Amino acid sequence: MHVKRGYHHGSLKQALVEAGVALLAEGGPSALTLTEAARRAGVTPAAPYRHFSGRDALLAEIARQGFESFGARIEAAWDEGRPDAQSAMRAMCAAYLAFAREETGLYAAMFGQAATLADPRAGGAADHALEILWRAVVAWLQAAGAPAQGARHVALQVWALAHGVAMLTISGHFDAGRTADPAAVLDGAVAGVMAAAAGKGRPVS
Amino acid sequence: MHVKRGYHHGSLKQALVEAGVALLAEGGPSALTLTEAARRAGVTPAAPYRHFSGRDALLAEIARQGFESFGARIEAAWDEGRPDAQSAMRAMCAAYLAFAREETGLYAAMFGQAATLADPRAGGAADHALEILWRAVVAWLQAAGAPAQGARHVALQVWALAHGVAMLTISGHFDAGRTADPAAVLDGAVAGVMAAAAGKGRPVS
DNA sequence: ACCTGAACACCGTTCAAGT
DNA sequence: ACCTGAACACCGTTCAAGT
Repeated sequence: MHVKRGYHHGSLKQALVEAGVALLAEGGPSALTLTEAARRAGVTPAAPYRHFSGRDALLAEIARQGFESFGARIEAAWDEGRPDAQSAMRAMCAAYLAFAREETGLYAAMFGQAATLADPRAGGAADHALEILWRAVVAWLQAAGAPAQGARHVALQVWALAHGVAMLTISGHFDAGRTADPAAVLDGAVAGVMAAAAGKGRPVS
Repeated sequence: MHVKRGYHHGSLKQALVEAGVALLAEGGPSALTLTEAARRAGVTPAAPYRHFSGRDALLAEIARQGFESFGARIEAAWDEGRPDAQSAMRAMCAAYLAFAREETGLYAAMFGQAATLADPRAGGAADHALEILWRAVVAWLQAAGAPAQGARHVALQVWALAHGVAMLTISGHFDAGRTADPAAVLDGAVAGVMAAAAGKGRPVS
């Protein structure tokens, strides 16, 4: 195994990304330090600059890969609308929150301001994740016999909802005395938004 | 005016807070540095430690004051439900987004993880802001002739929605190609959530 | 081509010392 | 009681130099 995988034998870039993800998981965004990532990869603090233009570039690459695995996860949860659009939507929302809670630091880094600005490719990966959400909304509306017109707008509403719940949970604003179950808040609100979009009455009971 | 107001004549604590707010406005959370705040207040880097236990404590005090002015602003926009609950709710949502967009750095600091953990008083100020939202939801439901039961849950939904739209706008995820009007997304979603909570049909057209 | 060594500016924090 | 001066560890970044 020491053929071409020694930390600084051709894979330093990815080694830095993985070290960075671990740092985010351990101590949040402020713990992501270029120097410490280099230390964990077994190189000096100057070495990363051969692969990244700076700290923000590393963060952007981490965000890009984060959006990829995030997109894959919610896509799997949606499972092409099986067994039915409403259950699949609930499963996707649950997967969304689960990702944010399991990979707190990574999620925060993905949605921090710096990431998408530093590298357009990170924005592209985010676009792809949003598109999965959009397809789910379209399928939901079709299953409800409603016109899929305006689905993009509804997808943004669902996204804002999921992101808001995720961020308030992460930042601790949902725990401090307010003892609300984040998943229940999200479920209820998504049901309301979707019902309104479908032009139906009360949310699915 | 040089009686007791010289920067380091009894008001250093508030001077540091104000310098910090300015730094947040100019360069975001990462620009909020204890050293630079001290420099602007005309004291050495060690001076702040007589008033704050560290950087996070300054951030928490800034967040606390931020939640106070934030709460005052959305309360004024709600204006006790005048001229009617629906318009007042829309005005409150608009004020919410306006605050987040005008005081981007401050808003991000208020909802960052560190702030509320470092000082429970910041959490208390956040509670007060949420309570205004809650009262608005209750009034909205009453005006719609619906039972106000479960209003707390609905208030959390509206909060998550507003926060999600605000954060996605701030982080640039709503601009990158997605050209969505944040206010329109929020308005539509809130209308949907409220209509569902009131047990009504389509959202207010 | 990729990495080291040394250096600089900057920040958070501590502590002894001043007034 | 409140602040300065000096110090330490740490980080981002640059650059000349090694292999």
